[in-house]
Amino acid sequence: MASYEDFYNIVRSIPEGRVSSYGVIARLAGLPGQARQVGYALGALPHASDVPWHRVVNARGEVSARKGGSASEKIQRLLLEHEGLVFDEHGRLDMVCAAWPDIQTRCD
DNA sequence: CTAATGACGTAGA
DNA sequence: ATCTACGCCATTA
Repeated sequence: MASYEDFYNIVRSIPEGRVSSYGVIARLAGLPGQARQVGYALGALPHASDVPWHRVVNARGEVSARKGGSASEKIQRLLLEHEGLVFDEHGRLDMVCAAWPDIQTRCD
């Protein structure tokens, strides 16, 4: 039976400067279609966790909006930009090159 | 026990 | 490309 730890371990394997999506994490954890649980799991992370939760965005390549407009959204974007990622004018990332695992090589 | 909710995704219009 | 509707299911009310 899968647990939050499974999600956390996968997220921990995302390289710096790369991102993945909730749906992908769920699939890698063997629970396709349960993307919401991934977000739920990340939201339950303690503040001092070693899990790079900020490297998980939605399938559109944007930082998902929290319910109460939490400050973690801004934090997430700042952390990602700090890792070299660039958001376009729509607040989205280039998922073809930034997504992990690699979908397509040739982003150079 | 049932109903609503949500860091999501996909299909169809 | 954007928008809506629906499926998903653990957690909460």
